[in-house]
Amino acid sequence: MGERYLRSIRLLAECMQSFEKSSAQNVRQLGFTHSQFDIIATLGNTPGMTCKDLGDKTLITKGTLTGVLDRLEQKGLIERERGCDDRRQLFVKLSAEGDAVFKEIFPQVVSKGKQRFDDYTDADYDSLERELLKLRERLLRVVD
Amino acid sequence: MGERYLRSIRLLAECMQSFEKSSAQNVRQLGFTHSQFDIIATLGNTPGMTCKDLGDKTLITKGTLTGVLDRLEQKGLIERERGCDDRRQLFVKLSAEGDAVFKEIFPQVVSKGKQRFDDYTDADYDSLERELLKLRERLLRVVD
DNA sequence: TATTGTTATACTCTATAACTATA
DNA sequence: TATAGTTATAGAGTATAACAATA
Repeated sequence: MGERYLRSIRLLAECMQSFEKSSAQNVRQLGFTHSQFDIIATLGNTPGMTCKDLGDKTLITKGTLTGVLDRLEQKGLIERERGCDDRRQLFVKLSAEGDAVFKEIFPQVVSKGKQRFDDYTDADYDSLERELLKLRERLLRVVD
Repeated sequence: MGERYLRSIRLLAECMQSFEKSSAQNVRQLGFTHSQFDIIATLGNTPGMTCKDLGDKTLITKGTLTGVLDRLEQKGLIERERGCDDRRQLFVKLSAEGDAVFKEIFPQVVSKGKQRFDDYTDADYDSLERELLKLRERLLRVVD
């Protein structure tokens, strides 16, 4: 045993964890939970999307999503409107205030993260992205 | 703008998310929450560790950790014993039953994951690990 | 019948702060 | 004073299932 892929996954998890550790602090200080920030970041720079798409992207299940969206709506950061073509769907998008928040806090979280890459060259990014794309292709394949 | 590192981080997140999506289902079916599995996986194949170390590794804060450990102890999967050298510390380790569970469920989650890497060669792993190690080094650097 | 989203429930996680005991 | 872990609290996320409206 001692599956080699486990080492890669563990490395992957450690990278992600380490990045999230600092960004989570950041997000918290700004008064958002991880899920809330996830929604705002996902909606940012988009015309909006249905709850279904939002749930698929963020891995938040529909029952939970309703609650998270409720809190964001209460804060006035998002808007929900019934779809035209399919009246079962809700179209969710950032409100003007939500967009302002996105434009303010997202760069903050981003610039904090950027410090860690200060010595990465284009070639470094190239090779990293190449490997991650290869990996993602495998991971996205449906197995079951 | 359009920070290049964001693309890498997004790729990283997508890989992690995709892996967790399937493993989370798995873990749930086996009757554990993500945090609980995280603890079991972290304690597996170790002689145990202090709450502090466990918290650092899993990113679970100490207040929360107590609750998670309580539930695992209730299920008889872990044991806590007061440290000898420093009597403030608690030493946490898998019980015999916990170890059995670890040895049973971990490979299940693992083998599910392995299917996705079936065409990875040693060279593929080499290059992936090289990039992830380089990345991890940057991410672990203390910035603030 | 199937799908989109809400509601309801029970449990778990989470941050935070005050606390106990050791150091 | 500082550190390791617990307790207490309020809020949020979670899975799950039943439900309404629409397709």
